[in-house]
Amino acid sequence: MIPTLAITNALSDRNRLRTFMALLTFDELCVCEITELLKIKPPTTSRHMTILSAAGLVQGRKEGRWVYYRACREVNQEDGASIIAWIQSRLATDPEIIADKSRLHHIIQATKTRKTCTPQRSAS
Amino acid sequence: MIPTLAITNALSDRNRLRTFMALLTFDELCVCEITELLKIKPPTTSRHMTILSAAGLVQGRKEGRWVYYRACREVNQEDGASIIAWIQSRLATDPEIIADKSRLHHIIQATKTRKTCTPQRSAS
DNA sequence: TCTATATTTAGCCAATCAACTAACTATAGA
DNA sequence: TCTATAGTTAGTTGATTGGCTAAATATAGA
Repeated sequence: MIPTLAITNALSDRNRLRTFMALLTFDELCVCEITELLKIKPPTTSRHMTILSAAGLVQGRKEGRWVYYRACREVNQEDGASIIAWIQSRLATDPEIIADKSRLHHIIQATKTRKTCTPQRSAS
Repeated sequence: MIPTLAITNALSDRNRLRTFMALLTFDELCVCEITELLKIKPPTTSRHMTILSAAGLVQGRKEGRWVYYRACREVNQEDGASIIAWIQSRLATDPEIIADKSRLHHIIQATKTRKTCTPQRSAS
């Protein structure tokens, strides 16, 4: 039961839900991009990612000074039932999520221009 | 986004998750039965049910002094994706949920014997 | 080696929350 | 009408949590 609670808990905060949705849309995001998206301070972002990671919802990798996170798409699928499918079906058309997606395009462009934290990336 | 957060929030408490699972198994339960299952005081049960109800996960009906709750099975289904299916696929075999189910059979029998809060009821 | 930068860890704070008790409201029965 | 019972509301308490700042750690570059 604890693992299920860890997931529901992780997804019961507005910023963490926005982060997870962003990661379902974009292949991979850097902590600094998530920080800029959410408009919070880096330590807070770090803490949120720790919670999502501990719940098995995301996975991070370090590259130099930068840490990039991806959504884990398989582990949350049980017998065809998926919390990801449920979340996306509910939030894909949410105004705030759509705005986030738009802003992230610009954030990503900006990081490319500055030539910082520029891993291979793609968006669906 | 608020309605989704209301659901994830509602399901991020252990006792509320147990309650929801119990209601997915048994057609309808009385507040006093849920209270006995969770081994908490009635005011706490009342508050939990208010949260689940506000999230649209359960629905209550009053009959005399007694309040009975049912799980809402349709409203949480979006384009075939269902949080109910996800929850059940993860928790159907959880030891604590199984123990709850067993205890509830006895609790229901006991309420029948005492001839209190005895609505029509069935279990899957 | 020193400086700059990104992220994490530690600690603090205000807000929130699950538990409780006490009181209240609603209902049933004598 | 009074008493008993079930559930809700109000208030309190200790624990938890999301935000922050400061400090620590890791990495890159000069």
